[in-house]
Amino acid sequence: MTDPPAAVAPPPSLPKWSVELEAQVAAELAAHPIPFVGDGKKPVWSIDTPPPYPSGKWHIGAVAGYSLIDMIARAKRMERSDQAPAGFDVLFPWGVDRNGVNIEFTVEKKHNKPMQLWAKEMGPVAGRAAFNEACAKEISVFSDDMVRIAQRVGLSADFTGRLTYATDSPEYRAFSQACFLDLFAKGLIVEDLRPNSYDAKLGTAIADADITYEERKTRLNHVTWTIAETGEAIQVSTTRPELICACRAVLVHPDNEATKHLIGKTAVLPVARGAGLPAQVPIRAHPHVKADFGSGIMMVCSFGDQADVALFRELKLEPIAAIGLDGRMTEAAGPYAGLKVEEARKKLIEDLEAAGKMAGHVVVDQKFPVSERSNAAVEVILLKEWYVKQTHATEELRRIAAEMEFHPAKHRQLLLDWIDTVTIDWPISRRRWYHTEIPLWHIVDAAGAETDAVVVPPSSQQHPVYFRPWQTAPPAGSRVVQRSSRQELGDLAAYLAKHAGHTVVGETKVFDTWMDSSVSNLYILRQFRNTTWGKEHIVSVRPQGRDIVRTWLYYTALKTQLLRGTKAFQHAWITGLGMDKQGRKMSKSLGNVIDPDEVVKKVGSDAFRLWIAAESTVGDDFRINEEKIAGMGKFLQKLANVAGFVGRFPQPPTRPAKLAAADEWILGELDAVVATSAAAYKELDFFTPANAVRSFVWNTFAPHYLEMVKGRAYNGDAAACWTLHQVVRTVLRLLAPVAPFSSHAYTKAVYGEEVHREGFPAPLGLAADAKLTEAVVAFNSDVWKRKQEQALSMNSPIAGIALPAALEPMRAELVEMHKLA
RNA sequence: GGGUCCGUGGUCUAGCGGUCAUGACAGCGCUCUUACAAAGCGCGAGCCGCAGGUUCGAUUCCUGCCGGACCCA
Repeated sequence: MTDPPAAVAPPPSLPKWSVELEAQVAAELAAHPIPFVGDGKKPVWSIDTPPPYPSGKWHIGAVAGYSLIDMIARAKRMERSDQAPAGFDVLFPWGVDRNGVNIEFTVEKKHNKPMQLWAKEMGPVAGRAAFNEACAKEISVFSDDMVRIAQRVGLSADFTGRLTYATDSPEYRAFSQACFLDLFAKGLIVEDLRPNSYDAKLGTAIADADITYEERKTRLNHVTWTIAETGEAIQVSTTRPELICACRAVLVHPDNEATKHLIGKTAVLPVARGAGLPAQVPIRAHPHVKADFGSGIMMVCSFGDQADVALFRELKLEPIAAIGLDGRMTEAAGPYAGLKVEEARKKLIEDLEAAGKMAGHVVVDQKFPVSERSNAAVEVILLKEWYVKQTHATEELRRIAAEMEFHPAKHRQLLLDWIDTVTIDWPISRRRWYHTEIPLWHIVDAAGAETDAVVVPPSSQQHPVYFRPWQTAPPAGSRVVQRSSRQELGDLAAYLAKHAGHTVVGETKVFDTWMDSSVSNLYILRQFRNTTWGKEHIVSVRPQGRDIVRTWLYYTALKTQLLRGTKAFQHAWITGLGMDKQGRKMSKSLGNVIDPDEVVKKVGSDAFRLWIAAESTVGDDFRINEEKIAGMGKFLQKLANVAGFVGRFPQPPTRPAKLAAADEWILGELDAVVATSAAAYKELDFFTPANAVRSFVWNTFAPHYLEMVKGRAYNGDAAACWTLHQVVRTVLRLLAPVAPFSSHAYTKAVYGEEVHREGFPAPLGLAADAKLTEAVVAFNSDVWKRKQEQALSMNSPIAGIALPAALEPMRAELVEMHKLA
């Protein structure tokens, strides 16, 4: 740090730090954002800010997370290192994720009309357009409020410029579609009829990552079947009797003596099923069967769960679609066709009981899959969907996970664990509307049947174009491609001319929202791809919550690997979740939600930021405790008092030639704080500097040094005044990333500087003397204690205290401070 | 059932092989001492989840158990 500016008039003592004052400073800083320049003169540090999904009040834990992300931005701007001698040019975008079923639900509820009904009433195109318009309108209300809170808590992101985006904008959707088309061209997109997790309430396929598991009690039924060859009665145990109609085999364990004799025989179904389906199935041996689960005889149906899916594949069985898209039993269920799944189960149990085919049942605990978005039970059914191929990439992704630096390092395991569970391709199509459209059209033959040819529009990541195939025809220049073989079939116009009667129909499905958000890292850099630095740049840091490692982090790593062949980020910085005071998740139903607005109104955002920095461990869940947050406000008040007090002394323009022993002592301590803080900030660690600075100011500087040199300062001693200012100015800079408002206000008032445009201070080169510090603290405590014991006021003289030899050089200050006689 | 991570005073947190185990918040007592009573000074408070093991020595390493969070089956 250079010497303080000369001849700054001593400022009037600072006003008391208050939330109102902080709000003013916040507005002032928001009005003068620090821009991202992007000219390549400084190295770029880019942050892939999580685009929040606006829905009602912002979760206070998320607000805490964004505050921490802002600390990354501010610290990187101020960092001074060999790598960045003048600091980093920080690319800190602000995005909002606005696609998705969440807002669709809101609109459906508000208009009291499910999505499909819009199409029924207004026609498929007009209805869909009207619904989408309602969604866009509705979501804007929420997203504006988020910007307000974000700025109030000091986010120094770009809220208005070229780095701001919304995932439902034509620009973003076009880019997302272009990435899809790139993957399509590489043969990494497939459309196929496969077993999928299906949410009947939403009417759409969902991905593994959208599923959670819930505990419930369920009835394990022992159903009596007969052996065709011998007439023997056997018991098949199942929790899903309604799926008997979709059974293709009965399995027993090969080593189970009790059932060994059944292998190779044929089992007759206990109930009738749809026409054309055989009334009996083969009995086979398979090690998957648990001999002690129920009767040890298991039926394999399409599809009770993912294990059935694997068995169908392995045993090469032909699936039977038992459950339709409407969540009701299909014709395959014979007499039970048309019933809802639960109704069919109930009816079957009754019928089996009545027919004497229910040999008994037990109640067992079961974890069953539930759709995270709608809470509906997840069914596994056959669906024609689009997929991103991913099973071939797991090894490469593991390598990339090892390459990315994780903060904390332990959370790399979360990603590795998820990669290990990937066994099927990623289903990315959804049968919803307010999402990015899949940018393809199908060729339909003269008879109206879909052919194997798809229409691919012209677009690229460099020049993305937004397509709405449900609404518009493919543009000129579109090409026809054989879906299965990827063979080029030529220009669309020429193709249609050649195939009389063939027409084009737009794909109506849309992307899973993760398909959009998983290119955020590429999107925020897209406009810099032609610059020197932009060509090679990989996003510096992905900050995000621990809960979405398996989704956002994984999908982004996957997409970037598939599209670019590189890692997605240099650093993955993972935060925990904000829990309530008792460590429970915050939810409306528990009534333990804390409103971030209330906290900011009560204690201010600097206090909130100091608290999250100094009292939580990044990566671990943290409990939100308002008392503790308020406690941090005390330090800010302390800081105001210290800065205000020091601010009234003159600022010597240059470092005096001779410093007193006390001055050198505190400056040595300060140097240590500077060094620790700078090193920690570099590693995205805010806990260390927040605590180091706070402890230094509160426990060393203010009670000891400040008290010692008061007399000298009042007498205008240049060395004391210079040292006081050196400490305060340095401390304010070190705190700037964590407490941006107070550090700005005090720096401006006392030094006339813009702290957020300065660098971290360089050490003066004085060694810290821990022993000396200890001696000072011990001596002062001793004197204070004695005065207290002798019932003396602090400013009354005291006699008979010897000065330790180590403190001899500070005799004058200590004698005056304690009035030692 | 399996995996990952975690378990330090009432609460949060530092330490991660070796002096009486950090610091903060809360608590208690005293003090308006001329920057600060949203303050100052002082004081309590912990068998570092439990049980074994390795070691001269373990909060720190290993194993098991218990409890919590997350993931998977």
